[in-house]
Amino acid sequence: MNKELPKIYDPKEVEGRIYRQWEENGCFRGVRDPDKKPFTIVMPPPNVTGQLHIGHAMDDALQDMLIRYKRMQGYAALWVPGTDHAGIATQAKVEEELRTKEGLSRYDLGREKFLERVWEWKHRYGDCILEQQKKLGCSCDWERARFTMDEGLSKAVRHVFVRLYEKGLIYKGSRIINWCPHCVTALSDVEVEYQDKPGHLWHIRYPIQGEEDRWVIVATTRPETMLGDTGVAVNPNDERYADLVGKTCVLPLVGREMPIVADEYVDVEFGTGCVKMTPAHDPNDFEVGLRHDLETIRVLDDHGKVVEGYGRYSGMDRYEARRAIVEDLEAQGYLVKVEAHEHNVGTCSRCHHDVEPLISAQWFVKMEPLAREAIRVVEEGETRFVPDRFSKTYLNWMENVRDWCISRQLWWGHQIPAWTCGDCGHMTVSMEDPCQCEKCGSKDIVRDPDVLDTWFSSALWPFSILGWPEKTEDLDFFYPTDVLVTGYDIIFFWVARMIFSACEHTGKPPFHTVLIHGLVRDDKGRKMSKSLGNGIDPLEMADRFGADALRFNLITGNAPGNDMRFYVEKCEAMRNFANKIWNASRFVMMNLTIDRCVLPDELEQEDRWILSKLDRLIKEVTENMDAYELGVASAKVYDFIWSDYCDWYIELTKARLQGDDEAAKVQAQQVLVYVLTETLKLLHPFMPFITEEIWQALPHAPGIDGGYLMLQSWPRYDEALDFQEAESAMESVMDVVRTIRARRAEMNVPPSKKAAVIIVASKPEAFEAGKGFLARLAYASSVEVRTGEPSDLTGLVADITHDAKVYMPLAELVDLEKEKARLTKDLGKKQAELKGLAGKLANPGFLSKAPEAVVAAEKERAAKLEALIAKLEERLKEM
RNA sequence: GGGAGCAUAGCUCAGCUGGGAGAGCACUUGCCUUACAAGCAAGGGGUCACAGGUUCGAGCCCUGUUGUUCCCACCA
Repeated sequence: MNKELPKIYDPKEVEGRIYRQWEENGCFRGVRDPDKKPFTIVMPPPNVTGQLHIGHAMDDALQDMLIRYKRMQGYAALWVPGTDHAGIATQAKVEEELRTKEGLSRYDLGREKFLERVWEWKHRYGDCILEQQKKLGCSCDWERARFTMDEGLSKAVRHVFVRLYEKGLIYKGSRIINWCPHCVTALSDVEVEYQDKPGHLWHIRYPIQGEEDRWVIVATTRPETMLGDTGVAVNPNDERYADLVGKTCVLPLVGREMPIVADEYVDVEFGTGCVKMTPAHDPNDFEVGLRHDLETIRVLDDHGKVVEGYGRYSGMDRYEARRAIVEDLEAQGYLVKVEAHEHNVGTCSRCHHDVEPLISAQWFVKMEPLAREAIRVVEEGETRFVPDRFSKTYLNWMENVRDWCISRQLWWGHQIPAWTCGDCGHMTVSMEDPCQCEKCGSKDIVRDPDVLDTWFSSALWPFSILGWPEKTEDLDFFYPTDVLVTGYDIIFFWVARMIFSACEHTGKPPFHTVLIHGLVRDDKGRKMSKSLGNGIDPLEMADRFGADALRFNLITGNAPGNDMRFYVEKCEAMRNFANKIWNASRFVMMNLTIDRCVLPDELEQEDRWILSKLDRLIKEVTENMDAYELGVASAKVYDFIWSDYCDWYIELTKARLQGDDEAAKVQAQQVLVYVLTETLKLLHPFMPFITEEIWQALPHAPGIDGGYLMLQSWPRYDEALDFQEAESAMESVMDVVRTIRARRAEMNVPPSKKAAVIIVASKPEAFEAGKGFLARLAYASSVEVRTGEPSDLTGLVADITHDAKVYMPLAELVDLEKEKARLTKDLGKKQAELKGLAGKLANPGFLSKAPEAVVAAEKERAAKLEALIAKLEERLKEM
């Protein structure tokens, strides 16, 4: 039975092999087992063309930990993976490749050919990220993997579109939208990132029609938009301009006559109090324009260039036009002054070029009716954010949500199922591709070329991947899902939209919990980005330190929802932890003669101690896992393994294992294996590979032959293994051991120099029980436990613990002065501590109001301190 | 302008419902003690940002201040 394992754990050798075992044996499969409760997670679908980055790795690690935990707890666990077609991102990548390799644009190929290229790309790279996730140990049901443009999901998208259109919740209209001239498409509000940028405020003179030497001065940050000005607005209460309202001014350079209107929108304090109105290129101006019936004149085309009809400006891009217009204004005396002015500029979240607000015919989802239910389910706790503060973020957004612009002028994506009739102009929207206008029957119908926002399909993800709108068994069993794990950066993009979509289409919120995590940053706290080149490749980390170490690193030691910094050194530390477990297991196996994992009938004090510790660990870790405190849970398992099990318990068993008593050997082995086995289960969700590898090599409980750790039952708290008395007894003994070690270290006594130890204690039982291992742990040549002081103290040095006094014959090594100083310092500390405590215990308020258990504990502490102080004083006096 | 987070050991961060300040890394000292030097043992290091308040008791709850980060918002 003895097995020899290599001294150093080699994750590379283990991980691939273990993963294959799991996969080949169907361990990941989500099975609709009617005897089990379902537990479902849907994976946030990464971009098909994407590479797994460290943020994904954290997201995936969290999900895998939850799903593994629930699977072990006996749930019918299902984790559905998949990928997102990521409209703009993917299209841009393929266009880029086309341009650099063949010098072609998508227009050169045409829509159909271009889409073929994108599909080719998808097939080439689409599974890459899934393979990378496997390297991390993700226990997804790969057979259920979906893609947002799969047939079934496309059907769901179309179904939703048609349904919302029929309910009047999707409409097409001309509105001011955010337009990216670089991507040449409309964007939704959330795809615009605002940045403060230094700019200028140009003050421009607009002459008043029919009055010599009279003008208004408007201030603008974007002079090029003046070409589209159709009015000037002032505040109705602004006396400076009261007489101008209703008059007309003339637009310089263009000569357009425009009304001067009064509108509350204008801030009297800002600038000159006069605002030029460009309804076609500014959302506020658009609103004002609607109120005063101003013309909307678009002056920038889809590429951000000035349209025809504006002389030398036509064809210039917006920045060029700005320069030219400012030049001309100045030359013609219209420019009054220029001030430096920092302002907030919207940029495209994809390409970071400045977004151009412009009026355009687009498709929108009417949000207000949908938001109502989405607000209710969160307010009433049907869907809960963890940490809770994110529900505020969500609600705040949802309560102020504006209609969602869903059309994109791209080719890659779900094309909008709307056909316009060339004869009667009617719009036909339907599930099946129509061959004629549903109103007039004309065959002259043209499909809307636009596609839907990528997030339109991701919004349906939790139910579309389970087969919706078909009534599938999966949907029936696994939906609604349970937990959604994602970063706070896509609460608006995705989480919010999933919630209202699910409420609307399935009548239920898509999940009861949203577990939000933060961003992984670099070691200087910066966001990782391609341009900075500070990205950490999770696969390289997994390769160097093992996937287990990487996973552990990503979730330990940071609070939910907080950003974390990634330190390679921490990965190393976690790798060391894996190695520690490996070696502890190696030790256990080297000493193994048993072939079953069962607890012995008789337990020693140290056995009861470790079992009791384990018992509490099980209880606490389970509670932490249920509260989604994975970082706390993992840290507790780490501490238990390293400190309790390795540093103490293994050392404690050596006396038995290396002694001559066969029964004692077996007894120690049994407890070692039992505790290790249970601990491996607790650790498994965090470090699946190494725990599986070790577990398979260990003897198992009766009735378990073969199988996989990942399918074993999660440990349960067992009252029968809760040994409080053993814990405090061992604490006394450990206290003595620590004291002896400290004393020896201080006097530079090498471990090879053993000393006869005498322990004086009023309650000697714990020490008697520990005699077997005390010698080894405290470098003692012999251990004598007694209740009274030894008669001859010559040559002995004494040390004091709470429950004992320890003598060792090392007096010749003692520096009496140093010793006195140390004891005095120690005494001072203890006295101060006792003083504080005594004050507390003398406080009637404390005694009457604090819980009994707390008072009792404090009293006991005080008693112990008193005893310790007495012993210290006595010892000082002796010297 | 609104909202949120953070401020704890040299560094990075934990600290669950208020009850004796923790981890990792770094540092000092001694150990190759037959599981592990990717290790063991011992040790140094903190007025828990500041000021009030609630409480028998505050790192934790409340108010304010300072610093810092982020999100949202149509001031030209």
